[in-house]
Formats: sequence, structure tokens, C-alpha cells
Amino acid sequence: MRTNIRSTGRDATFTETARRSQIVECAIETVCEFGYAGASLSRVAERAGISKGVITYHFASKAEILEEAVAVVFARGAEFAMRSGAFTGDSEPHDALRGYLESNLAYIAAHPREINAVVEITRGHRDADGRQVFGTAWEEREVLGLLEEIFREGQRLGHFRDFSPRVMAVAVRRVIDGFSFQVLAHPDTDVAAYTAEVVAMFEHATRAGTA
Amino acid sequence: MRTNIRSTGRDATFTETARRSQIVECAIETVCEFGYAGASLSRVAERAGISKGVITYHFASKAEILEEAVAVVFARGAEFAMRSGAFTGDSEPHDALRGYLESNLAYIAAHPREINAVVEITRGHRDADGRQVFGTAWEEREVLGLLEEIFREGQRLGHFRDFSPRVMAVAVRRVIDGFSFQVLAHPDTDVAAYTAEVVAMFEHATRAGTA
Amino acid sequence: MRTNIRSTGRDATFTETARRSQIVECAIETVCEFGYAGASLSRVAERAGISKGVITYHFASKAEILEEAVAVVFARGAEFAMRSGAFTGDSEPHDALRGYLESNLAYIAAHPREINAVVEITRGHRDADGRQVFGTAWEEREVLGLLEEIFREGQRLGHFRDFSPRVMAVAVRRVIDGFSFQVLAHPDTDVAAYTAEVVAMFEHATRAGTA
Amino acid sequence: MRTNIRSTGRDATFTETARRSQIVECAIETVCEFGYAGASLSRVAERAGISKGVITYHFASKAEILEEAVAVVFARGAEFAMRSGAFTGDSEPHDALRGYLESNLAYIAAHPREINAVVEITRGHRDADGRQVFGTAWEEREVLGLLEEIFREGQRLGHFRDFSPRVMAVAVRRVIDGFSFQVLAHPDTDVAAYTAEVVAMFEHATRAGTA
DNA sequence: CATGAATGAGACTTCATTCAT
DNA sequence: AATGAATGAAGTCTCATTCAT
Repeated sequence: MRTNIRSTGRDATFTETARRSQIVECAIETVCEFGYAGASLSRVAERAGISKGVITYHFASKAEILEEAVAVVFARGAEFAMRSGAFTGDSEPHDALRGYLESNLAYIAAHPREINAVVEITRGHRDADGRQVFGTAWEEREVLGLLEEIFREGQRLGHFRDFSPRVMAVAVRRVIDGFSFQVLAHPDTDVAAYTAEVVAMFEHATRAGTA
Repeated sequence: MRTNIRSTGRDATFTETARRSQIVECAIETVCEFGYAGASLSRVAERAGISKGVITYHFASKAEILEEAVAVVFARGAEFAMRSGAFTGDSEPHDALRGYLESNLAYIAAHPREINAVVEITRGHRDADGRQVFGTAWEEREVLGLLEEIFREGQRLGHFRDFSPRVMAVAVRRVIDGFSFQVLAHPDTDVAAYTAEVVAMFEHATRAGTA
Repeated sequence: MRTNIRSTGRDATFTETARRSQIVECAIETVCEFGYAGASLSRVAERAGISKGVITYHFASKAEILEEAVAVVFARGAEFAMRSGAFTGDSEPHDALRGYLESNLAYIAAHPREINAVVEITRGHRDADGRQVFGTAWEEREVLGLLEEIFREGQRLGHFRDFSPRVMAVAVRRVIDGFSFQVLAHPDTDVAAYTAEVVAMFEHATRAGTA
Repeated sequence: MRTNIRSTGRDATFTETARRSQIVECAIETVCEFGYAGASLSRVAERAGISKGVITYHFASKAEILEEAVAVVFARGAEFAMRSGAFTGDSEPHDALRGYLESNLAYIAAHPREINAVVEITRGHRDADGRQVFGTAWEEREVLGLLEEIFREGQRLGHFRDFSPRVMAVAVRRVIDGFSFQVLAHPDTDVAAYTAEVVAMFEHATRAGTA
């Protein structure tokens, strides 16, 4: 995804890209440390060791930074999932669910601060009218769809019991999203054990033939 | 619980109690509408139809209002659970879990705005040093303990399979906390059906003897 | 000096007098502790253990309290000087100066907090236009006159050398006023020794026949 | 003395230096006119013809402005004393004392408003805990030391009589500090005459061989 | 006589944004 | 490409004063 700057039509230069990236990373760190409400551009600039002017030169607004941060982290998570081979596309549904959980939790364990920041941003960020930018509609569109698809396929094949794919998808996402708090609060968390617990929980919760 | 005002030792008057209550309610509404970061005292005062000065007359700080809001909603939720007879104390663990889920979800369905506000506050509120006031330590102490106790008892009796009570407790809380978003985003949600889904999910997730 | 309250024409009752007195004393203490700028009516009320309303019931304004505080402390100091027999009216000038210094310093040593408060008030208190209420004109009228009189008499008798009575009077007052800082900062100050030093200083400074 | 801005390590620019200087000067004027308690940032900004935001852009806090004002005036006074050749280092003590008095009073006569402001600030300024920032300890360290040194040397040489250097030093400072009031209240004061009076006073007060 | 309640002005400070260089 | 400078709105909070009870 090439980013055009300030609608001049030209492509971003190397410096431009590097600066934007640096600012986004510092914004992520700042949100993680001070929370959404405490993440001012001053603090971001201070962390980056640059002046506030640099930020507003490269970004039209604070919102643009936060929204890019969310996009960047999502892209990284997706790439991580891809590389980890979690999704081969035609996986058996139980495997797909396990893969989804494992790759998500593994990514969070490796990058808890950026996930925490994204959770803060998606919860806290609002437009001028006070409406959440990353609200329920956004989550249903961007996040829950894939999970629901897995569940529906599993039910079609009879591997999963009959439950609401939407409700189960929401539950999975809530549990995954909360993992960053766990890792940040308890850095010595046994990730493998925690992951096994979560996988077992949802396998029991979804498996057919036991009702 | 009598509230003494401003360490004068004097008991709160009727007006005092009513005003504090009104302000807390308006703060809850404002947080729900504008989020933690957008809930300024100006907006709270505006909603209450009073001047900003009234707020600072009755509360020493904004933090005091938010913390009282959390306490008030928790107290209401606990009273609701008590009245609904969800906990008879010696319930069979499966029943205790179901009761916990049902009373929590029922309360949220009836009061989604205040629960949403509390979730916002507990996530967003920080002290002067930037540390979360209602952080992980608070949650483990105030919220997760009861659930873990239920799970441990169920495991001791052999009704629950062998899983981490902590991980399961966290999962339950995340799912419950997220329900306010669902109700607010989709006011026509079939609460009974949603509750049944969640209960079934955790019954399958916890039940012994099927692995 | 009887004080009529709120121009009702009637005399102050016992309660009235006691309350005013209590408030003035608390105001003095508060000014001493927090300085002129930090002495709010809230803090005065808090120290007195009463509500702010009581204060504004008994005094028309904050200024009235401060001005009464100054008057009260001056009256006490004058009474102290009288009782200590410092001024017999027809004292020899050197004795009069010594008596003035000794009684002033003795009073300050015994009541450093109220003197400190008065110094704060006379320095800091201004009317609505920003003009000092206890400015230079006030000081010349209320404070310096007596000293100048002593000096002029001493010069007439030839006991004092020829110097400016005004300049010497100002010097004496500055040194006296500053003594409260000394006593408060070093409570173990040897008052007798300090007083002897000051008396000697001004005796040398004023004495005739040695130039 | 280069001033680094906001710990970015960057040196102050010309504009920065000029603005800080302008703001400090306006603060001094405002304190002189309205007193410590009446010197709000609004009034400082108004006098400077700038917005309040400019002030907080260049200074981290109001305290920083006031403390810089004190430092600036002290530095100017010291430079003035140096240039006036008051201190040749090896002066005879009587000359040193006279030089100290003359240079101080001359500076005050030339800049009574800034001295008055500094006296206001040193008396009134307190930290968050209510403690004086420029309290007795500060004065003993920064101000009285030099005078005491002169007195001790004079006593060692037998030029001064036996008195407490500390008490005499305090007296000298009080008299000097009070001169700004005199000049402001009576702009037509004959400075040379007043200075001669003060010099004579302390020469008589300190001279040996007449007790 | 007392006071709880309310108010509105104004305090200091933080902030996102704009702009000239 | 960068940034120092400036702004004005809005933030929380303190304060002296007024008023009904």
C-alpha cells in the first residue's frame, strides 16, 4: 500500500516513509504507556526525540496517526499468521480455530505493547461527533467475519455443535484481546500453557457430539 | 454506608446525597456517550443542568466522581445478583456458574449504559503517575476471585474438568464485559437467546468427563 | 472599640464577639502558615472547624478580616508595650529607644506567628485597584511617627547625633519586622542576646559625640 | 549561561531568548504593580501583548518564570556591583561595607521596580507544599554570607567593634531591601543623601573604639 | 446565629493545530 | 523536509461571595 502524501500525487520518499513509521511506532508506545487519553502529540514527539511540528508535517491530524497505527499492527498480525502457516485455507475447522488462537496469542505474547495500544485505540478513538471510529460495525466487518466463517463451516461439516457463530466469535475475540493485559501485567506468564488452556476451552466449547 | 463530606465529620445531608448521586449518574451517562477521554466536567455539568462549580463543590476531584461511579455500579450489580437469588451460597458449581452468567448478563441487558461507562472508566482511568487505578491487580482482587472459587470447588467435586481457574475466570469476565457493547450496538438483541448461548458455551467449556 | 455588626446599630453580642475573634485568630494562623496568597477563606474555615458561611456571616468581606487582624495585633502590641512600662512618656531618648526595641522584640519573640502574619498582610494586601492598603503612607502615619518623635527629641537634647529621623526610623522598623522570620526559622534563638545586639547596634548608630 | 529548552538538548534560539526575556520583564513589572498574589499569567500576557499560550510555550510553569526573574535580577545586581568597582577584593572592611551599601542602594534607586518585584517574590513564592522557596535558608546561603564575611574580617583586624556578624548582616539586608519601597513611594527621594545616611548609620553601628 | 448550597470568574496548564521560515 | 513559534480552546480546580433555609 503506497501512501501518497498531501495529495501531491507523488509517491512517498524513503525519508517520508521512515518518519511516518517512526512516528507511528512512538505513538503506539505512548498509547501503551499512558493510555489513549494520555497519549498527546507532545509525548509522542518527546519519545521520538523530534519536535511536534514534524508530526503535523507528516500527518494531517492526530487521528491519522492512530488510524495508521491500527492498520499497521493489523497488517503485521496478518502477516505473522500467514508466515506461521496457521491458515492453509482448507484446514479442518478445529485446526483452523486452533491455528487462529495460537497465532493470535503467539503474536500478542511477542508484541503485547502494540496490541495493548491497538485495543486502547479501538476502544477510545472517536470522531468529532463522539462516535467510535473502530466501533462494533468496524469489528464485525474487519474482525469477526473470519471467525464466523470458520464456525459456520465447522457446523456444516458437523464437527462443531450448534451454537451461534456470532456469539462464539465475539467470545473468542474478547479472550484474545484481553491477553495483552495478562502478558503486560505478568511478563512471566507461561505462554504455551496459557495458549493450551485457551485452545482447550474453545475446543470444548465448540465440539459436537457431547450435548 | 454513610458518606462524610470533606472530612468535617458531618454526615451528608439529603441535598448532598441527591446532588452527588445526580452528578454520578450524569457522569456515567457522559462517559457512555463520549467515552472516558471525552467525558469532561463541562459536559457532565451541562447534562446535569448545573454549573461546573456545583460539581467541584460536591466532589474533591474528577477522580472521586469516576471512582464513586464504579463503586455505585458495582454495588447495584451485587444487589441485583443477590435479589435475583443467583447465589444461594451452597449451589452446585454448574448452577453457580450459570447463575453468575445469567445475573450478570441480565443486569447488563437492563443497564447497558452504566456498565459500558464502568468498562470505559476501569480501562481508561489512571492516576497522576499514569498507572491504571483499576488495573489488573484490582480486577484480580475484586472481580476474578469469586469466579475462581466457583471453578476450584467444581473441580474438587469432579463436576468440572481440569483447567486453569484463572484463565477460565478471565475468559468469563471478558465475555461478560463485552456484552454491553453488543446491547448498545444492537438494542434489539435477544437477550435470552444470547444468554443461553453464553451459558452453553461455558458449560461445554468447563464440564468434566467428555475429554 | 465596640463593633457594630451589619449596621443594625445594635452592639455585638458575646457570641458575635467570640466568633469574630476566633475567625481572626484562625486567619492569622493561616496567613502565617500559607502566606498571604495561600490564605483562602476555605483554609481559615477548615482551621476554625466551621463552615465558610460562618465567616461571611460575621464579616462583610475577606478584607475586613485581614484588616481586623492587623488592628488586633497592633492593639495587643501596644498594650504589651504599655504594661511592660517601656514608655513612661518623659523617658530620656536613649532609654525610650531601648524600651521601644526591647518591648517590640519581646513581643515578637512571644508571638512570632501573629507578627509574621501581620507583616505578610501589610505587604500583600491590596484593594480592588491593586493599591496596597497598608502601604508606605499608612506606615508613615501609624508606625514611623512615634520613632521619629523619639529621634527628634534626642537630637534636640543633643543626646543623638545629627541624622535623618525618617531614615533611622525606617531602619529600626525594618530590623524589628524582620525579627519574626528569625524567630520562626530558628526557634532556639537566644532572644536576650539578639535583643542586646540590636539595642547596641542602634545605640551606636544614634549616639552623639563620637564622630 | 546558555539555556537549554525543555531538555531537548537544543540551544535556545534568538527568538526564544528574546521571548523568555520579554516575559520575565513583564512578569517583574506585573508583580511590582499588582503584588505577588495579584500577578497572574493573564496579566503578564496582557502586558506583553501576547496570548497566555505563548507563556506556557516558553516556560514550563509560572514558578519557572518567577524563579528566573529572581535569578536575572540578582545577576544584574551583581554585575552592576562589579562594574561600579565596589569590591576590589582586598578593600579595607569599612570601605567594603560602604561599597556594598552604595552599590546596592544605587542599583535599587536605578531599578526600584525590579527590586520591589524580587522582594515580593522572595517573600511570597511557595512550593506546592506551602514552603517558601526563597526562605530563610536561601537568604542565609545566598545573601548574608558575603556581609558576614566582611564583618568578621573587620573584627579580626580590629576595625569593627565586637558584635554578631549575623545580626548585623540581617539588619543591613533589611534596610537595603526596604529601600525599594522608599524609592517607589517617593520618587523624588534624594538618593545620595539617603545613601549617606545609611552609610553613616552602619559606620557608627560597626565602628570600633567607641564603646 | 448558622450553614449548606450554589455560582461564576479566574487561576494554571495541556493540547491539537496552523504557519512562517 | 523540518521546526520553532504561536494560538485559542478547553481542561481541572480554587476562590470569594451570595442566598435560602
